[in-house]
Amino acid sequence: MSLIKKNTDYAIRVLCYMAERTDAVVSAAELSNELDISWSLTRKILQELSHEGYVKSYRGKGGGFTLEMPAHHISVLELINTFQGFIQFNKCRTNGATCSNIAYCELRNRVSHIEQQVIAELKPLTIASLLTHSPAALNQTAGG
Amino acid sequence: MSLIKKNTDYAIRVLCYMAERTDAVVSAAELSNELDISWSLTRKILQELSHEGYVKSYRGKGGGFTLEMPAHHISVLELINTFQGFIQFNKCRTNGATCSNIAYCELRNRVSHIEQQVIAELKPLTIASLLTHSPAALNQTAGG
DNA sequence: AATATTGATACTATTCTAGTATCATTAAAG
DNA sequence: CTTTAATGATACTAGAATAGTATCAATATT
Repeated sequence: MSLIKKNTDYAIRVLCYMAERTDAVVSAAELSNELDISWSLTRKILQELSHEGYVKSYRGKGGGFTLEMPAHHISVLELINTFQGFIQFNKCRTNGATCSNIAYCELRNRVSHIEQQVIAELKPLTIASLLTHSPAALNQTAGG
Repeated sequence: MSLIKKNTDYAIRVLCYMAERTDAVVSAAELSNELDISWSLTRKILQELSHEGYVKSYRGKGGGFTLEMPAHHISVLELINTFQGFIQFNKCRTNGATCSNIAYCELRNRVSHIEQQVIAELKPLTIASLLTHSPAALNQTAGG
């Protein structure tokens, strides 16, 4: 079980790459080559990023993508929500009815607590914070 | 994505039930009825619990299962490891080679940290600690 | 007109998770 | 010694989630 699934992972890598070339229009082909992700998949990821407003697209020859917002506004947690759904560690097995098994509900309490912790850890992460050369990244490392 | 998958969940419920009837030999049929888990599945879970040494089995008429160890020795984390594999939030996408993308490795550091936190939270949990009537459970609730 | 790009969409493949079924073996009860 | 209620071992099926591919249309540059 991976906390960050492949599609999210690809999206993050794509955005990191673009964040280091903010002035350039970057094509799917370039990203595919540089990041070793198949062209089809790169395109799929980019389309989703475009739909969700993370990147702006330019069609036609010489076209490609640019970031729609500064890298420190792109939240990793939101990317996770977009590409793999909300983090939901707890799935109630008793259809929301009062749990017949009190012990089991106790487990659910624990798991919910863990889930909140994980979300709290992910919350401060942005694309910018992942670029280790940036000041933001240094701050985050010290704090995390 | 659920932190605790169905099989693990069933195993925990089975063990909790048995923990409240430590003196009795409990059959798969009884567990299936009481916990609303199909008989086939209940049997499958019990066989795995038996293989892994959590329960002791008695064959033949009147047979069934008893706990092989006291409930406070049965670790929820170990059950997770048994039934769904180790918690491994990080799956390196670069085949273990030095990461070409430093930013991405930064992400892996963060995820690893989160993973450690989750494991630390799960570590103290035992079957006994889930039985809310027990003193152990009360302690855990206060501390968690 | 040719070419390199994205847009939209549908499809396939793979892996993980969940659940079922069958036959053999054992032990108790009558 | 037969019946019955149980587990042991094993193989199989089903469903859901994840991952990846392919195709045709539209667009902008050269």
